[in-house]
Amino acid sequence: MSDPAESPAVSLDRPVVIWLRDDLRVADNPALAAAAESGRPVLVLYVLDEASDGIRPLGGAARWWLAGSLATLSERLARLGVPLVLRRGPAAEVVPAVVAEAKAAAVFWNRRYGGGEVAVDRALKAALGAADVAVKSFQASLLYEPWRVRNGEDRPYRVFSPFWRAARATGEPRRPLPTPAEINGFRGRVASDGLADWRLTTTRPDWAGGLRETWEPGEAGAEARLSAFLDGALARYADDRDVPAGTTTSMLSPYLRFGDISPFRVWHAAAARAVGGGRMVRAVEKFHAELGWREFAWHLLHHAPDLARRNFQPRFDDFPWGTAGDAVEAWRRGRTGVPIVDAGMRQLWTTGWMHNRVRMVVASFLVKHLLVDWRVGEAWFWDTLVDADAANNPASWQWVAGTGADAAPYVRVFNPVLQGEKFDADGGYVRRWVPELARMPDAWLQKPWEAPADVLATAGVRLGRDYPKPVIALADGRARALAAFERIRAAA
DNA sequence: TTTTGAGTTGTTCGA
DNA sequence: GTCGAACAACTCAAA
Repeated sequence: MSDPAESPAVSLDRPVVIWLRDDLRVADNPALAAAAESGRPVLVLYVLDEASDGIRPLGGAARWWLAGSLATLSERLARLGVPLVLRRGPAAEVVPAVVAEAKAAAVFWNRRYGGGEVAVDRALKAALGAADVAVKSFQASLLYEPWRVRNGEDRPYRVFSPFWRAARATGEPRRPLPTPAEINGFRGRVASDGLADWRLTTTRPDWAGGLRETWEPGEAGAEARLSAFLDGALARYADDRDVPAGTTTSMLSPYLRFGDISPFRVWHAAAARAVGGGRMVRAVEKFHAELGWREFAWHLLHHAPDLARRNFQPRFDDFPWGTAGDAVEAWRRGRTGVPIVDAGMRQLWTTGWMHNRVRMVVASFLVKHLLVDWRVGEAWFWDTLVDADAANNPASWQWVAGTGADAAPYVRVFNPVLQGEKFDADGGYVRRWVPELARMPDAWLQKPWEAPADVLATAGVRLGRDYPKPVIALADGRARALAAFERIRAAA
């Protein structure tokens, strides 16, 4: 790794800075592995950048995750004898400052793909290069680089299935790298903030109790979750992943979001289980495809950097969406009167996470039935999800809204009653998160407003008092959404 | 180059 | 209650 043109005596003394971002791990970390191999003293830097243009400040739940992830990373690095330096400010200032303080010869990082992040990294690479600091970047966060997957017309894909076929055709993702057994840790002095000084978690209202019960951020937590998934739900994944009650999904999303675990590690760990009968092969294929959706979102963001702000399909720019109102607040709080929607929104508020199937249902309800701008919902998810990232959150919202990358027509409106009856057939999910409906019989659980008076009375439910009446009649909401789309289409 | 048909994380309707 | 067809509008790749 060392440059033969340099004098070894000089170069090997000078440290290399590993600038970690969304790759908060020691395992399968190409930048760190390359630094370890170089023999130089290694210093790891994390910058809390809330000041650079085009970089979105983290939401509340994500800040909580980051705090946990950094704490465990710091311990893990300490055991390897490598210091973790925490600094706050715009990366364009902070990174060169740390390089100067450490008298570093090089900066290594793993690539980012968001518009603002790419611009920051590119400018830094130029500035550091001009100051004779070597910069090397690596592929770590995506299985497939966005510029390598293009369609027959040399354009990025706009539909998942052909995208994924083409991505897979470029080859198998590389194997994860071994964790460096030994690293020459930097022993000099460089100033660091204390993690607690950043106040990533709030204690005044301590809203993180449900998060602490649900999650263990960091590499060890990620490996535990991965093993549990591979040994458990994976076998039933192809059939049961849409069932929101119980644990049928991997719940690896926040770990992948912050890079507590590498997608290459997850990919190959799952692939190793694709043995024996066709069922496991099918399950692994399905799970790999879900990793593929994550890739697809990042590729979309890479080609459309304003994905969180602008409709991917500009023809929706004049769509008559609302942005506020009592119904929006009811949606946020899980008080819409539609059980599957409320269950999802309460799971989100409590645990920082929501089952994928239910995300589609609550998003469709907000955007279609309530005719609210998808950006309103996207912003709420950004603040409350532990796994929200700059690509998947807006891409998924746009997908549901019909404004995004999808071949399906806008008029696909999820029916929350049908979705509830289909995927939460035994009502386990609704009863868990909407306990005031726990005694409702299955036949009416997903649509209490249609239940006969005696059924409600027996279940102890007074609509409008114990549980809200629906904020909108579903048929009316659907009709209004279709009519609004019809106007757009006529205008185009 | 143009055309065609498969595909699309869905819903409703009617037999 | 279940099932197939109709609905819808767009992308993409094969013909």
